[in-house]
Amino acid sequence: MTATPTPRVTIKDVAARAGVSKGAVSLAFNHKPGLSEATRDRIFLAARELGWSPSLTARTLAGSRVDVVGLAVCRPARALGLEPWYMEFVSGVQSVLTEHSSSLLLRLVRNMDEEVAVQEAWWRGRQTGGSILVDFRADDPRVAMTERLGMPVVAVGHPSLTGGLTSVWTDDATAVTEAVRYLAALGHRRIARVGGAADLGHTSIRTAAFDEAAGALALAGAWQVATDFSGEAGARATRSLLTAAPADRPTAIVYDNDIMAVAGLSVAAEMGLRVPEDVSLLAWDDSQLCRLTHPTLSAMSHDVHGFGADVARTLFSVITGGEGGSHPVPTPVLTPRGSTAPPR
Amino acid sequence: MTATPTPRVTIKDVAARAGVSKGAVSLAFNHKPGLSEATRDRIFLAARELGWSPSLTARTLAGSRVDVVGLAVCRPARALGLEPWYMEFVSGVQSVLTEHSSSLLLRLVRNMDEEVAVQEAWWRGRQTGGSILVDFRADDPRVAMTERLGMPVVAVGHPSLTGGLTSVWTDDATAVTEAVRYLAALGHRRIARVGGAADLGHTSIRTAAFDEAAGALALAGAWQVATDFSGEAGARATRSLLTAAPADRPTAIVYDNDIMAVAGLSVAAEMGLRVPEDVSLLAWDDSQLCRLTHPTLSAMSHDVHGFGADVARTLFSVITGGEGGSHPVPTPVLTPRGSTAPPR
DNA sequence: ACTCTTCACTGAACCGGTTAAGGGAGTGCG
DNA sequence: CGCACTCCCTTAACCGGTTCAGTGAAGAGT
Repeated sequence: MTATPTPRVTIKDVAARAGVSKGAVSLAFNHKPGLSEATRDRIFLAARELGWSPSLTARTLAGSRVDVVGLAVCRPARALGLEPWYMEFVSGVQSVLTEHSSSLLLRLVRNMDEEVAVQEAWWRGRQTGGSILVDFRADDPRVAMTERLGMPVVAVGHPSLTGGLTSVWTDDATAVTEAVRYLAALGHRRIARVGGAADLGHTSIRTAAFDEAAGALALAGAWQVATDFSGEAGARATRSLLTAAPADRPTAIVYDNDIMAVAGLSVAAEMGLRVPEDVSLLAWDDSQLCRLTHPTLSAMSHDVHGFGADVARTLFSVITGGEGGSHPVPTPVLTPRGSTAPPR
Repeated sequence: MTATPTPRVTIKDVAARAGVSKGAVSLAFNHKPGLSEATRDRIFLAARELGWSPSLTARTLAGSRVDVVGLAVCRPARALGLEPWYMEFVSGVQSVLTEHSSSLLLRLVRNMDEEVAVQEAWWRGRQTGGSILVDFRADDPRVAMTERLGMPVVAVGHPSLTGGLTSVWTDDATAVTEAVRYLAALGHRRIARVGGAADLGHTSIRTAAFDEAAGALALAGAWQVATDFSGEAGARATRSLLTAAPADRPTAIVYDNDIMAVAGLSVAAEMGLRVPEDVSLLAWDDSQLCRLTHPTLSAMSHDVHGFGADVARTLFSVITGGEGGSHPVPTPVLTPRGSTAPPR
């Protein structure tokens, strides 16, 4: 990238116009004491007239804060776009960043090594003042990286995965248990779960919780399948679960996100099974999608937007040296809609 | 945001360790001529040993390029996340940015004034080296802003909306015409369109094209409704279109995005209408959603990922002073699936 | 033997801010 | 009148790179 054709106006120009030194302008714009009201006004007037605002780059270099928060998201090559969850999450993060007039540096990476490299480069290069880390897996290399760099971060994930990092998490185990109990209470004895990517930490947590809940309730059948979170994978998993003989197949299926649940719904339709009469479906991550299908999808819903906002707020507190403040967000609550009912 | 606890390693440290001057290190890391192979190697070795990588901030300040591309997206307050289209678009943009090892600065703004302010601050503050501008409307203030600032941008939108800016666009008019002709060819004489936000430029273009196509084909009925692109709005619009007496209601509906089409599909189901026997549905922006419903949704499909990549490539060419190179991307093509058929 | 190039590298200015130390004017006080 | 103390503001160093004129040594040309 090359130079700009624009004659840039700098602090020097403002200082000259206001008849003061660069330092004075700096003081004024940082609302620091040591300037008379009159001078301050003169400086702001000059700045306004010249259309000047301080260069964040120079400001950053000069050693003050960095008003950018980093977020790297792992996606396989040529991703088909992000899931609704991410969108809502990002939107929540942004709502808080905006209040602090800082921005989000977003990067899609292909694997963990790349993410580590990117985060390190961002931090080393003072591109970001901190990062939000998502999608933790077992023995996540980012824990060590963060500690080595001394970089302020907030980890989105259960403390068992995020080591000593400040983290904000959803109590997936409890939510899974609640989902299974709910279905069991409706009378389901054969329940399946179409899970997310097996290498993700929260998937393992949900898998373990599902097993435990199934055991505790002495279900007659409990299946779990791992996928990649895509609609296609969800459809495939559903198809294979439902092709068994009626007496052997699950009467209820829990999905790890809403895209897969939607896919499952259409697979059921395509196989001539009625929802919820023949099979109950329960989604996760309640986005607007769940309310658009027919029947509407029951879901474990949570305030993803609020989650993102909470994470961003926590990051700011970490950056400003506040108390770490790891904490869970409210556990997803079951929102029954049209896709769940007692088995026939 | 406050200081970092990390002892930062700078170019000076690397220079000292390699026994050369700062300038030499700079030359090496920018692959500029004037250094012997031996020295170059020594410098890289030293850098590797110290774990140093150049500070982008300092590099930017020193007047070379800025490796960040800005994208501000207008969303109403507390957005429910972005549409699939944006996700795919962003993902395509990223794929190209990654090759140039630059990043995306993403910001959700609430209105046009805020976007203008953000873009200006980014550019003035040398936060970005250029921007991608989306969602053009008539008399868009960003055209003037861009020219005033001399900022490199690529506008996503038809040249009639983007003034003299370098732009990349989809030929919406032709696509709409094709969609209407297709439905007419199936035998539909009463066609409706559930459009997007009325203030968006491409919505107007589609609206005009729809009117024209309807007129040219002398359709018996042609309706158009504006929405906000949300599933809820799509459902509402569909409901009101389909409540008319069978002889007076549309037999085919075109939607401006896929979320609304999915919503429309479930409204039809809820009203006891069969798709495509009673009503044909045609979506826009073919994301994976369209393949997940039952029946699958016919769509005007388009390589959104590739579109994003194209836009990013064009931006790089603008930034490096290449020929503007405004151009259209391939017109969306009709992908017939299960939701369209001749009327009963 | 002497000048001319070329090559490899250094030194210093500079980018646009921040910040600590310092200086001059005005006031209070002995 | 002299001294200390504020209050405002300036000066200059610094952040971590880039860039360019310039230097010194080796090799080429005559």
